[in-house]
Amino acid sequence: MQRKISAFRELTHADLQKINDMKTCVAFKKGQVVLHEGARAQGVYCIHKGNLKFYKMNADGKEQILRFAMAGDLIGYRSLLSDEAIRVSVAALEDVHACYIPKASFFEIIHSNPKFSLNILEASCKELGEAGRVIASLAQKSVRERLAEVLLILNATFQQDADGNINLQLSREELASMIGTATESAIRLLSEFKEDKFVETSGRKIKILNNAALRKVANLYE
Amino acid sequence: MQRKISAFRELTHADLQKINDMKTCVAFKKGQVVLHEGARAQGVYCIHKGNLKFYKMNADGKEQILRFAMAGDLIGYRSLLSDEAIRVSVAALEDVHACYIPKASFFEIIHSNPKFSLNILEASCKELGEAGRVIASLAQKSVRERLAEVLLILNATFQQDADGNINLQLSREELASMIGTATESAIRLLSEFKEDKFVETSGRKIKILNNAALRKVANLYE
DNA sequence: CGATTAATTGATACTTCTCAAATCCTGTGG
DNA sequence: CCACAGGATTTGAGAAGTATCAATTAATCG
Repeated sequence: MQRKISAFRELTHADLQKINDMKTCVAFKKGQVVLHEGARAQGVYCIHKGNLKFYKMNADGKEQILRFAMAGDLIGYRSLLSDEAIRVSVAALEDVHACYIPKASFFEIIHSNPKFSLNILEASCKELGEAGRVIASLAQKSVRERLAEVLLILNATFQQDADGNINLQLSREELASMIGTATESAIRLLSEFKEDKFVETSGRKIKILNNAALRKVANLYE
Repeated sequence: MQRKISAFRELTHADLQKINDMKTCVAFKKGQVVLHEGARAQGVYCIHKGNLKFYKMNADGKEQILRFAMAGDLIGYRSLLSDEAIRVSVAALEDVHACYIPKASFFEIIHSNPKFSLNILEASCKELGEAGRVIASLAQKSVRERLAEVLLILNATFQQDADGNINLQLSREELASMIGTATESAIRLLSEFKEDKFVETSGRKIKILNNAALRKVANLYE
């Protein structure tokens, strides 16, 4: 589940050098919005350090988290390549280091380097597969099942810190938003999981204690 | 909303000829499954005629429709390009004519023809954007809002027949599955829309009578 | 340390699901 | 062509799952 693919892998040294010349280093503070829904992407960011969230805002100002980006991921390419406005905002969950490649340079690389576009194609196909899972989960599973599933996925995606906690800290509100439920409901179910000794929490740190039990709750047998 | 992009557009005559030599014509009967979740794709299908549904089956055998494919669409490429098993089954909603391009030939085209892979990349980015909309809708909207939204989207995507009905006929169960609700709930809400004169139905034919009202119900102001 | 925000718990209301029953529709065989 | 079986659709009633609102407690930040 951990992402290890960079769109830049397997490129020649010369190509990498060319890309290097086009890019600019940028940093984002925790909470800063990198891409705004509705705007036009002007380029892409390649993440070096720090996690980000993709989210949509609904009419009531409620946020819906769709997925995350982490080191090695490329963001903003969807809007450029589909030639549509940005449909999903992206914000830094922690301080982020990234490099910026402007639109023109990005298309130059894309056109001159088939391998690069194939790498992006592969990444977007994986994201598409993952989106399918999320859709089926939201449509068919109960909030309880979804919470268990999301905890397992976060645990697998972001790995664990030294103490075994999921290596990504979200507010209860953000956690609820991933699952598509009210904050209070997410909290209540998380409390149940704690009572059942499936998980353990300390502030925003969450530690999975019983993976198998959660898989069962989530109806995941893959 | 109507799809007009073929992955094969803008290819040279020579390229098209080459692809032509690699492909085989195939037909699927209504209801036939074209791609099976869990299997490995052996090639891609380019749809000439007929609509298909992408769906997932949950543990209880309940089907979740994710999206549709229609004439001009390419299916099966996600599994090949991400090198993963098929994650979403595809079945014909009506008799389908398609051409089949085996895996090896597909990769040959992809590698020798950057334009082709860019076209696919563009298509997959659009699908990804659409998947985001579906996720936010399922997570944040009520069943009533989702039904209105789905009716509008089907109407825009599949256009109307001579009588103004949505040019795609689904069972109530399939409609409910798109929305992620129980069949009875979908029927009840559809009946409400009929009472309110927002829609009119005749068997599986559905006709939108008041687009604006449905947009309002769906909270769509884009 | 206050002040503000986040997290938690309780009570209640609302939405949606499930089960049951009735009606409608469709294709098939007589 | 008609009757009929089996499935799809529709409606009702009650149960279950979630959301909302309110009140407390905990955590965080200047």
